[in-house]
Amino acid sequence: MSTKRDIALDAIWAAELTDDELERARRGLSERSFSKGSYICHRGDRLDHWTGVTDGLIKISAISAAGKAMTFAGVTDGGWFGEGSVLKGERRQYDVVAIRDTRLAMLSRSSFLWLFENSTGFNRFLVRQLNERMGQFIATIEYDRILGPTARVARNLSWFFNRTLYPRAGTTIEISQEELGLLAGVSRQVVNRALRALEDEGLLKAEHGRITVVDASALSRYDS
DNA sequence: TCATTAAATTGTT
DNA sequence: AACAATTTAATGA
Repeated sequence: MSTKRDIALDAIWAAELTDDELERARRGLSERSFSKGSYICHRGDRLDHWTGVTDGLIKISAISAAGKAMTFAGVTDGGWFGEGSVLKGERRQYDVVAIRDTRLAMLSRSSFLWLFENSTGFNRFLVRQLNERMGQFIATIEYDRILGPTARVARNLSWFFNRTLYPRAGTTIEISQEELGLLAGVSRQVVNRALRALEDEGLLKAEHGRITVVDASALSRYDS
């Protein structure tokens, strides 16, 4: 980095802030890097930062009492998460793990709360984000029951190309078939077959450790 | 830069 | 779940 990049200006919620609000946000921001496989936080941690993915990929997951791993969501470039724990001053309810090398931007709790109290632009962003995620979770519950495994994989993949949630993400995502399986709630074998099927239909290109999406909207509508 | 080796990921049963 | 094949990343000449 030749000139220090302005994390605040890069953040997707910055667009609607006033100069004054932006300056306030800038003071509460810091940056951290995590290597692939490392925990960003554990369930039960009291981590008082609102967190955004500058570059990379993380998953929000938990381990069931039976010891079974479960992934709820992935977050990639430009996505922000953890407002629930920060708002309520609660301990984190899930593990957050870096799926690949990741750089995170972190906004301190006090700055977050200040923006929450004072900035209408910031609140507009929060409502939009919460609404978008809610829609996604509802859709997930719905299609978990009615769609076949290929469609589940397709729709879970399309998450990462949601422009509202991840405006800065590109068309390729670095994720293994195993991780995608955890996310979609299917076995690795099923992911493998699904990816081949989707590739045959020309919706994506599967390489190893990497998937390039050709037609994201078709993936999000996929059913059969 | 190239060859060798280890590790990760994929493909198949 | 286990195994083999393939690709990448790391190492050292």
